[in-house]
Amino acid sequence: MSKPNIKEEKVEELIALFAEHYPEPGTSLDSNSDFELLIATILSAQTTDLQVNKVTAELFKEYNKPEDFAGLAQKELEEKINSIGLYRNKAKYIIKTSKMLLEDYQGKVPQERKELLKLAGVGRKTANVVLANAFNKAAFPVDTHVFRVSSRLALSSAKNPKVTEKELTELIPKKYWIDLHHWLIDHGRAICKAQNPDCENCFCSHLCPYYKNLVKG
DNA sequence: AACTCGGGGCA
DNA sequence: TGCCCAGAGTT
Repeated sequence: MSKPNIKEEKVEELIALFAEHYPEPGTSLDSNSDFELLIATILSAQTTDLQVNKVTAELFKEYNKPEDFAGLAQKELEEKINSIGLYRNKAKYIIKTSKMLLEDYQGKVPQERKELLKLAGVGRKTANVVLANAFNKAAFPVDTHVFRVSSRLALSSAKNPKVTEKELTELIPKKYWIDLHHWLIDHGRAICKAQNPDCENCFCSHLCPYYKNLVKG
């Protein structure tokens, strides 16, 4: 098992820097129930939370329980969510997951990772968003941005996102999970980009092993 | 491991 | 106007 190679006292320093540089909380998924959060998170794949919030809010004016979605024709649901990407797949996932909830989980969202992962359209990231945000469980959501940025900052030295997930869950104080998740995403898009990262304008480059290595050449 | 879905963001 | 993607399923 690989261990994070940042000292724990450095974590607080790093988080303080993020909090200072991103005074507004990161864009986050809105929801009024664990079921709504599950649906919003399924919708959020490869899509910004801002777009998803708009569609989800509109959707849940009309429907709000698994029963409401399980009976929908796929085409009908597609028309309501077609302003976001991958909407045909997502409509299919939402209807299937709603049916599964009714048939196998008494209409409730399961609180175990193993069960969540059985649902249609629910992978590692989506399961962790629901576990952490709706059920207060130990699960740090790791998407591509979180994985890249936390790797560069040496919050995790793992080569596999599954391991990064475990390491961040242990390393990051829980009260920062939600904010840090979105800070890392925002940072990954604006500054710490996959290609041509803008290290010159990065507020935490002085703490960044990736940058140090870059300067050394 | 590579491919597919897709509208929006951004150069 | 073209390139890339705030994932997950399928082959």
